[in-house]
Amino acid sequence: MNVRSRHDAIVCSLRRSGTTKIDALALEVGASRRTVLRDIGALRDQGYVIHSDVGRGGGLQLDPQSVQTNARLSVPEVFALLISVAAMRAAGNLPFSELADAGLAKIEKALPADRIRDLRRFLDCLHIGQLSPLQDLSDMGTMVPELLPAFETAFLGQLMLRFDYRDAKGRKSRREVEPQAMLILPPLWYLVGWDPSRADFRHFRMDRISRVEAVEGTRFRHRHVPFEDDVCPYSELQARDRAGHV
Amino acid sequence: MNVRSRHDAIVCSLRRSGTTKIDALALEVGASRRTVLRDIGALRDQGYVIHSDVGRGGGLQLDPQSVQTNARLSVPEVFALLISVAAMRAAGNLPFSELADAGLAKIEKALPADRIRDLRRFLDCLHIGQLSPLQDLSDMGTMVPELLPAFETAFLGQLMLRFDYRDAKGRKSRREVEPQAMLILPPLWYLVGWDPSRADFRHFRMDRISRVEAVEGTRFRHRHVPFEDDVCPYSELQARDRAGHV
DNA sequence: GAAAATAGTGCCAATTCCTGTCACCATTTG
DNA sequence: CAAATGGTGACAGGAATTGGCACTATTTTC
Repeated sequence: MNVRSRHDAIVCSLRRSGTTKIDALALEVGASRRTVLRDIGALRDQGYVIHSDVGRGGGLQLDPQSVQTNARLSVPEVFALLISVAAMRAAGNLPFSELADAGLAKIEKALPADRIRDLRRFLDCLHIGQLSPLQDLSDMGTMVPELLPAFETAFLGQLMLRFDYRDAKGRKSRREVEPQAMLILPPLWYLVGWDPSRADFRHFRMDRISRVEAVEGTRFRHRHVPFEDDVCPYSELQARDRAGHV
Repeated sequence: MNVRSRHDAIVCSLRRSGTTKIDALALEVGASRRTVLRDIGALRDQGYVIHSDVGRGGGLQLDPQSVQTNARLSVPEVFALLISVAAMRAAGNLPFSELADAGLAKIEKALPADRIRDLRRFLDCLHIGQLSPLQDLSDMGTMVPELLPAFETAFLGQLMLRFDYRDAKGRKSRREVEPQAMLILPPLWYLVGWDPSRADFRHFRMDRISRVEAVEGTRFRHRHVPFEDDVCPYSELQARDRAGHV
């Protein structure tokens, strides 16, 4: 019996039976009384709340609120969760968002330090707007998760993004732009890019982007993002989108 | 140097430099070549994708996509994340929500089985509506995370909920109701409860609830929740809320 | 008040597991 | 072929975990 699996077995047993005695636990997991006591201490250090009553009829009791999960997430998954919670908070202060934040903070802390810096830089390129009134979404496509790695690479390495774009009128074209920012106007997302061939900024709706890739060896400088929360109102972009100009 | 911190150091070093040789790694982390090889094996078992090229100019390469985080979350935190992502998806199909779901699925799987069942039952009591047009939120209060444990206990154990309520006109009262459902109409949340003393269903805005507790030993039967997504439109509730009748 | 039951701690020997060394193999590059 | 590199197996020594014991503190029962 491994240390890890023994800890799991102890937590499991404590969860099943309301109150358990140390000797019973020792018998169950096949370890000595002393070892089980050490394990209990380790579990408490890990944050499990285990009450103990001494004397006859005493024993150990696990506070079910303190049961914890140990999930292993990939970086894109963490990032998706971060975006979700951030977007939700922008939609208004939902209940329990503090709790969700606390959870995310823990997840972030578990990442390598340099990865956290990357994430924050990427998040800095993200502008999240207010809830938009419902609009016609009949032609809204789907966004594929495969976008994320390419976007992350391009934003962090300041590389050109190359992708297929289908505009409001259904015309297809292959674009190559310098990614400057991402805008979230639930339920729509936009990429703000500087198009060198047109020498202008362009907005692209994410659901119309496909076959995206970061182009190696095309380092560029970040320009001033033509988008300030309080200067350029989101409503303008939305109006242009509705008019088919995005 | 601990096993754990050595693993971290190796992952970090592999992330920094594109391709690294085992002997260089051994020198860097202050362990022997054999130990580093064992560590690499362990990391691969943990899911890290580490490519290796033998021969001159070879070395190790870490697939950045495979970097993982190992966060330890409490059950309320998991629940808050679940609610966040569910609410966000109801707000429209945001990008990367599939990724967020995948992450949450992993987190859920890491919970004890009976805890998952509880979570699902609790989520079943949750009705998530469409985005509501912006409305006047000047009087919107804040919701405290301390609500969640009491709510969970009450919903799962079918216990009465007792709390202070401040209605639209600012009148305070202490209520005791059978919790039937929760409604999310971003950014507002409502509790649907059966009030025995009034023999009727009542809606309570979450941000007006305080000092909440689940009352022990008051088991009740779930009644038919007077709320069907397609029958009773959310707009009706919103209209009543605006008129100060909630 | 005494006895029994229970959690908890300190100490030390025994055991188990981790680490380093070495020999060796397989593959690629020049 | 030789050099450079990742990878595996065996084994001795060292580090960490475990078990046993004596002991303390508290609560319940008689």
